[in-house]
Amino acid sequence: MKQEKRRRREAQGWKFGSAKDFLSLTDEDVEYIELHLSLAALLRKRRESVGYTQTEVADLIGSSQSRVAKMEAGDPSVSVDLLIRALLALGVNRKQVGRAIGATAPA
Amino acid sequence: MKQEKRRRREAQGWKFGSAKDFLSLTDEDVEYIELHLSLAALLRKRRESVGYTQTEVADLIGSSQSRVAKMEAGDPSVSVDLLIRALLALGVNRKQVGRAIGATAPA
DNA sequence: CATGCTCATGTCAGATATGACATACAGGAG
DNA sequence: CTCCTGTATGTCATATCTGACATGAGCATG
Repeated sequence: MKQEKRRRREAQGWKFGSAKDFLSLTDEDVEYIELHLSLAALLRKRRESVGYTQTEVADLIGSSQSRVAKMEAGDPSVSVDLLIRALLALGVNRKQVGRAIGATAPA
Repeated sequence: MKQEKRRRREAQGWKFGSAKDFLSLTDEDVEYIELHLSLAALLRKRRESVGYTQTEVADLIGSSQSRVAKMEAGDPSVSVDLLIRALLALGVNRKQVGRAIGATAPA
């Protein structure tokens, strides 16, 4: 059962636009990536709609501007945990987060 | 801006039943914890509904029985990332995950 | 009772994510 | 062109998470 782990590690460097099946990604991997990207998109949208800068959001959640930039960029080094915490800090509630997760990833 | 960080660390050891406001938790913290617990509950429900043991689920996702137990217990040492990956591996789709997140945490 | 199976809990070395920092790029204003 | 503000990208030490392991509890079956 070490196969699974290896596969997961290989999927690490995702960085193609709309995250469709392209490489040897399983359906779950694709689902996860799209979910991640949905949250990233929501974060940017929310931040812009309330007129904050990345630096302000960073201060708000005790992080740094560079990490907020990575969050919004859908960088794989950012966890879903962090994305969710950031969204909650921006006043988005569970219900809205849930909706974003359920929705199809943006182009 | 170190305050935020400290507060987050202090909240680490959550372990009370329904995670209502009890300690000095901010609304976001509570939202996050309930979200976490919702996913944990869904995982157990799903696993049981398909008749798997924790060990089987562990093998399926390349983890260990003990970690699966912690996942289902809502242990704070488990990330939301891992919970979501486990759910996806059990065939739950984004939409269902989203619904669980949006729903109010179980008792 | 002993054996076996499932789940719970604690621990720890190693893997991964994080904040911080440096730096670069883009666009606007002067 | 030169500031200035906002965002992007890379790196790194350290904080946190993870799988693995040990062990115990509960509960059957023989």
